[in-house]
Amino acid sequence: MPKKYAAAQKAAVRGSRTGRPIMALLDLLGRRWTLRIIWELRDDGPLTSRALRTACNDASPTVMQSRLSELREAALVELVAGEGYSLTPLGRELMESFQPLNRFAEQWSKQPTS
Amino acid sequence: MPKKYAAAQKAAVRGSRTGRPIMALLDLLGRRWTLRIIWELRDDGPLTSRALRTACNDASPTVMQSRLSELREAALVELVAGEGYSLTPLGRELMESFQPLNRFAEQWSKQPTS
DNA sequence: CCTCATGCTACAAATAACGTAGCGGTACGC
DNA sequence: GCGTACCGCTACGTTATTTGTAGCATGAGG
Repeated sequence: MPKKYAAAQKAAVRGSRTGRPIMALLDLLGRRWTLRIIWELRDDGPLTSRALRTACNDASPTVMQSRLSELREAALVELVAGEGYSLTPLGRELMESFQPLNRFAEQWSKQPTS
Repeated sequence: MPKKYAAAQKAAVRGSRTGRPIMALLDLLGRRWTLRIIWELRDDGPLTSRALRTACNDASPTVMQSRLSELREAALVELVAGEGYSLTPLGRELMESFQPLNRFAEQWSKQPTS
């Protein structure tokens, strides 16, 4: 049985096997808590891993550490000794890309529910 | 055992229990294949569910249908009879919010791999 | 030494995603 | 009618991921 998912999701996050980096990015960001983590780090300065867990609905430390490792690997998040986790300059640029999302969420929530 | 995750991820996608619609949106978009689906529908006109599955690395029909249902519920995607799935005007606005992401992915992929 | 907080890990149980197969429905050509 | 071939969608058993709880080693400050 081919492990398509495992191969696509676990390996080559940064890889552009398809030649389209956006796929790798979408892959990374599509994992649970990833978007939320980046969002929580948006402007609240460095957060300790535990504070981050609390901010993310008390997500389990297992996934949290997985995501943080992946995000560090991706150079979007860094752990500043004695400070906590924070976005790297690159991660902050990603946040900028998300800026329109907040505005969209507002108008989206006001939409009639189907 | 409290089902924090199930309660947070499954129910109230549109709900603003926290008063922050962005959380509901991040929740929805943080599920597997969701970002990818929206991306694949970006400009390729309507896609049949099977074509969409093919475009998404042959994701299993089970999750695909789940995601499509959620996205339809969220009024981001619609099924046009005889045509296929496509983004709603609202979904297209979301795509616009993602526009900077593509540019970011390009520069991100060129980053030194830690 | 004791307490507290940090980053991080172990492990079993619960949940979600997977792959395969197949359903009912609607066209087609024959 | 009958056979094919699509469509959207579902069942079901297997696999992978997430969850919740507990705990580790380390360091700071009493």
